[in-house]
Amino acid sequence: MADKSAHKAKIRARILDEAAGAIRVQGVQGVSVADLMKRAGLTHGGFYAYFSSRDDLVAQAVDRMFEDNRAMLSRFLENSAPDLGGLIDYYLSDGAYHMIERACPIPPLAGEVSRMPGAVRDRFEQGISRFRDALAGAFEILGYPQSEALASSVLAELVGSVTLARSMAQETAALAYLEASRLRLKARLGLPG
Amino acid sequence: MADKSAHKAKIRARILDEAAGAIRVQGVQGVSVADLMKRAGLTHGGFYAYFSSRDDLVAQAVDRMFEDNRAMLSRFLENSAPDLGGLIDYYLSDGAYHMIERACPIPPLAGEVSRMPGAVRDRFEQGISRFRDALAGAFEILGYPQSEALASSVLAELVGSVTLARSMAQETAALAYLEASRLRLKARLGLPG
DNA sequence: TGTACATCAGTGAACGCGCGTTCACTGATGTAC
DNA sequence: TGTACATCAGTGAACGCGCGTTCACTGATGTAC
Repeated sequence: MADKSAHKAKIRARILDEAAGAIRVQGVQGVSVADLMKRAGLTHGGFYAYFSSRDDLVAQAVDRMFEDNRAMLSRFLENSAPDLGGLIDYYLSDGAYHMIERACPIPPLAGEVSRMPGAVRDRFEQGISRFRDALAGAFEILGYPQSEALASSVLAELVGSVTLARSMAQETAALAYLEASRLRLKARLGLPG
Repeated sequence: MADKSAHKAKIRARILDEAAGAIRVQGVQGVSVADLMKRAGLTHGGFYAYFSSRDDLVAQAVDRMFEDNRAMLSRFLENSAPDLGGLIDYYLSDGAYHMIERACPIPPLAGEVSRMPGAVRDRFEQGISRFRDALAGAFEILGYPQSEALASSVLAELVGSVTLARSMAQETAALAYLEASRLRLKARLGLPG
């Protein structure tokens, strides 16, 4: 009995994991229930033993993605000497550009989420707020003035750069864009290149 | 005869116009051929007398959207005294936030375009490049150093701010975000509030 | 230990629906005489 | 001017397909005696 419910929780986590990755890469509309279950090694009919609907899955997958983000943020910011330069280097790196399925969900999904109602949108806004608050806290600790407005501005530039780079057809142009943004942003904040 | 082809060109322009508006609001995947033809006052079957496929329409609609952008840019930048402050005020205004169907196509569509192949992606990249070049030209005229890198940075912040604001559930929070970005960006460029 | 039964995770066929696309057709308009 | 015909923009039924969702069923596992 306990075995069974532990097993079920494990499978459920695997489905959510796959969804969180696949949705970042292919978009909310680009992932079908059947595709997803296949990725998790199951057939599509079993899906409804785990989630009440596709929308339910999407909402929970968004939460899952922002948990990854929270972990990323605390890796760089959550101590008395926040590493803003490290965060910027990582967020705008070639690695993050390529590894969409584990990178920040905001650039690939914000446009689509704008068109979605209710639950998903609320969760997305929460994720954005947490990101901004984490940045603002770091700016505060480091003594930057107007830490909140600065956090909004920096978040916008991070998200905008990755969004633009990923929409470009030429990868070399995209990577050059990211690199230019990375240097500019660090210069603006007085951080070493 | 001449009447007929003029008529056809007019209808075709109307379909493209409707598509350029509807796709910005509902996304590429959110607009069906039948919806679109209904908006243009026609039935769906007639569509293929104007476009060879839905993909063909989408590619041309993207061009159409960036023509609107070009007009917007030349309104603010295309003379010997570029009005950068005016452009920023407009791009981050409540009006542009609400009037998605006539505003810049980059925030609502960049994410989706990242997942599309070929023709659409190339056209999108061209549109982005023109935007960045227009900004860089203005910075050059106004004597800012590193005008190209600065243009990339400012474009990213503009696009990022609108993208983030539109994905928020609360309109008041969204408008506050835009206003904060607007002020920050102008301060950063040394422009009057 | 061995047998009979209950549970339930997972299967896969089937549904109703909306989509992009095709195509035979209609009916208004312009041309020929 | 009036009649017969050709053209062609636009119609709407039909197609094949993939989707989200439902559901009767299977078969492995755990429990009862």
